[in-house]
Amino acid sequence: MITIKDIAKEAQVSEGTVDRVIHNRGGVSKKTEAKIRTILERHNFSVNPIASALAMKNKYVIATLMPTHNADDIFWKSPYLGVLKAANDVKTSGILVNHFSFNQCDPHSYFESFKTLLKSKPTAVIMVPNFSKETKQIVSLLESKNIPYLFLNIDIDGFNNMAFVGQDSYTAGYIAGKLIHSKNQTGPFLIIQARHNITKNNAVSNRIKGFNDYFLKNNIASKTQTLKLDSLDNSLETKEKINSYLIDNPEIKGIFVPSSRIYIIVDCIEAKTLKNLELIGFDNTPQNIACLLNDSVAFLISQKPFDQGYESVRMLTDYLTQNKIPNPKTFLPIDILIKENVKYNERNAFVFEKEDGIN
Amino acid sequence: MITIKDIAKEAQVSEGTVDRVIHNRGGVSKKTEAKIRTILERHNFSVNPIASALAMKNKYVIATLMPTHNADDIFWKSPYLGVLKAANDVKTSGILVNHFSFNQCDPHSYFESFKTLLKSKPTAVIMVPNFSKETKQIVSLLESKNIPYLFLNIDIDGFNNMAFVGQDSYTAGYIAGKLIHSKNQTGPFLIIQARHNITKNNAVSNRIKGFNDYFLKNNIASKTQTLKLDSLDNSLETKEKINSYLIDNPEIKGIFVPSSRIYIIVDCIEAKTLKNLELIGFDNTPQNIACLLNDSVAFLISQKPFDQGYESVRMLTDYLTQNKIPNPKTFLPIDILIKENVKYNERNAFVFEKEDGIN
DNA sequence: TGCGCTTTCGTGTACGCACACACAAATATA
DNA sequence: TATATTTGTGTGTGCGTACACGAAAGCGCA
Repeated sequence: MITIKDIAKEAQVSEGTVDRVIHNRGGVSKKTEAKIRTILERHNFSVNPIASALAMKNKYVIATLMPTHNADDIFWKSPYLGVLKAANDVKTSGILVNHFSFNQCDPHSYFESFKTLLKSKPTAVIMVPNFSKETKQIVSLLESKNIPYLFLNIDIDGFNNMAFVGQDSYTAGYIAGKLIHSKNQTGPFLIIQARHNITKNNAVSNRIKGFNDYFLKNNIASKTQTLKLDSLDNSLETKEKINSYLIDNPEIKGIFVPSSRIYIIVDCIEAKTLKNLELIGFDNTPQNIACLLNDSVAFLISQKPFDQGYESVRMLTDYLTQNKIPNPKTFLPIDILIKENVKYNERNAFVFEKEDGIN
Repeated sequence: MITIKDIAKEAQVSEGTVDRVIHNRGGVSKKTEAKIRTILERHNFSVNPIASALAMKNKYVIATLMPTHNADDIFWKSPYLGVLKAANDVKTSGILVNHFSFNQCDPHSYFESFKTLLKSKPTAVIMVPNFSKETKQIVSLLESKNIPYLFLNIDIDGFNNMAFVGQDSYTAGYIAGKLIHSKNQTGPFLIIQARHNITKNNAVSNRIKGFNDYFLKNNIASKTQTLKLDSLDNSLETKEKINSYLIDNPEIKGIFVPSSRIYIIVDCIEAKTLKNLELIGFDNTPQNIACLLNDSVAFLISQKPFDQGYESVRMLTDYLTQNKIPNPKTFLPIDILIKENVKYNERNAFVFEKEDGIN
C-alpha cells in the first residue's frame, strides 16, 4: 500500500506538503500541486482511513434527535437500536454518535432537547422533524452554524435537509390495498384512522391516498370506507364506536389501519367479528407482531425502522469521511410481513440491548 | 477516553506489560496481572480499535470463494457486491478481503480456485460449498491449518463451519405456498423443477417440501403436481414439454418454480396461457424482476443475496476483531417481492459497480 | 557460600500512517 | 531595508503492538 511518505519522496517534497494538497489546505504553489496531483492519480492514492481516523481522533460528532421510546410507543426503539449499531460500526472511522430524545407529544421537549444537542457541538445532525413550527427554528439555528442535517422517518418539505431516510408512504399504502384485495376480491374495506393524524402526520394521509388509489387505478369495484376516531386507544368509547360501525356495516371484509396502532384495533373488536375480517397495518412493533402470530392480523408493512437508524448514520459517515453526497430521498424497502416470515425480519433489531448512550 | 498508558501509570508498570495482559501473551507474574486486570475492569477499558488496526496493519485477511457471475447466471453478482461493500466498510478495522471465484458447473475449477485462495494466507474463509466431495478436501485443508470457515448460501451438514449465512429454504417454500394459495383458493398448482437439482441442490428440495407442507398442514384440498425437466433452458424441447403439460392439465391455476430460473419458464409458456396462471419463483435477478414488472410473475421470494455477502463479511470481522461468536445459523429475511415494492428492495445492490478485486 | 546459568518478569521504544502546527526560507511589497 | 506574504519543511501527536533487551529471581553444583 502506497503512503503519503512514498508520494512525498517521489515528488521530492515533504509529507506535509502532500497532505496539504490532499486536503486542499492551500499554501502550495501551483506547480508543486500539479506535480503532486499527477503522482497521486498515477498511483490511485487514497489516504489510509485507519491512520487518518487515529490522527483525527473523533473529529466528527453526529447527533441524533428522535422521540423517546417507552412502553406506550415502542416504535422508536428500533431506529435507536439501528443508530446504536451503526455507531459501533463507524467508531473505527473516527465518528462519535450522541443520542438525544424528546417526548413526541410535547413540542417544548423537542426544542429543549435540541438545545442540549447543540451544546455537544455536532458536525452533523439526524433528526425526526416531528413538529413543524419548532423544526423551522431548529433548522435556522443549524443553518446559521452550517451544520448539515438529515430527516429521519418523517418527510416534510420546504427545508434544506441534505437527505430524507424513510419510506415511500404512498406506495406502501398502495401495496396495502393490493394485498388486502388479493384475498378478498369483493370488499368493501374499512380504513380506521385517528383524527389528530389527519393534519399532523402526512405519512398516514399518503398511505391512505395510496390505498384508495390502488382501487381507483385498477378499476376495482370494491369501495373503501373511512372511520375517523378521536384517538386510537382501547377505551370503552373507541371499542363502542368500532363495534357498532362493524355491526352497522356487516359487508365489510377487511380493515386497513394506516398507523402503527393496529394492535389496539384488534383489541377493540370482538373475537367472532374479528375472525371474518382481514386486517392489514403498519410497523413491526412487538404488539403488532403478536397479532400476526395469533392470526388476527394478516399483513404488516414494515418501515424497517432499524435500518432507517442504521442507514442514516452510515450515510452521514460516508459524507463526512469520504464526501459522498447522500441520495436526497433514500427510501427503504417496503417490507411485507406475514406470520411466517416475521421471525427472520428482526434479526438485527435486538442485538444491542444496552441502554446506554441516551441523553 | 482511557488509554493503555493511563492504565500502565495507575498500575505502576509499563505499557508493554499492560498490553501483554490484555492479549494474554504471558510473561507476567500473577500478582501484577491481577492488579492490572482489576484496573482494566474498573475503568471498563477496551482497546482503541483504530490504533489497534493501525498498529497491526492488515493482520486479518478474509478470503471469499463463490461461483463466478456471468450473463447466464447473474445471481452470484449480488453476494459479490455485498462482499465488496462490506470490504470497504471494514477496511477501517484492518481487514483485507480477497475474492476468488469458480465455475459453478466445474468441481475442478472450484478446487483450483481454492488452492489459489490458500496461497493468499487467509485468516478466515467465506465459501459457497457447491460440490460435496471437493468441499470435504477443502475443509480438511482448512482445518489442518486452523482456518475458520463459514458457509454462504448453501447449507450442508457434517462440517465444522463456524456459521451458515443464508435462507431458511423450507419456510421460504412454505410461504410460496401460502402466497400462491391466497389468490387462488382452488388450485391445483404445478411445481416445475430441473432433474439435476434433485440431488444436487438441497435448497430446492427444501423449498418444495415447504411448499407441499403448506397445503398438507392447512388441510387444503388443492393438490400440487410436479413436472420434472432435464434442464431449465429455453430450448424447443423444454417449451414443448411445458406447454403440452399445461394443455393436458388445463385446471392448473399457478406455477411454482423453486429455483432462480422462473424467467425461463415465463419465456417458454405461450402468452395466452400465461395470462391465466399465477407464477411464483425465487430470486431478484434482473430477468426475474422484469417478469414481475410485466405482470407475468406475481411474486418473487428473495434470498437477499447482497445481504448474504455483506453480513458474512461483517460477521467474520466481528469475530476476528472482537471475538464475537457468530450465530451458527444466520437466516436472512425471507423477502416477499411484488411489482410495487421491488424497486426499493435493491437499493444497495448496484452501488458498487467497480469490478476490481476479482481473482 | 559463591559462581554461573536459565527462567521469569518487566521495561523501553520503534513502528504503523496521517494530520496539523510551528517554523523557516524564499519571494514580493512598501 | 524593513515588513508582509507565499511556499515549503520538520516534527510531535494519536494509541496500541511487539520485539529486543535488561533486571531479578531461581537453580544446580562445587
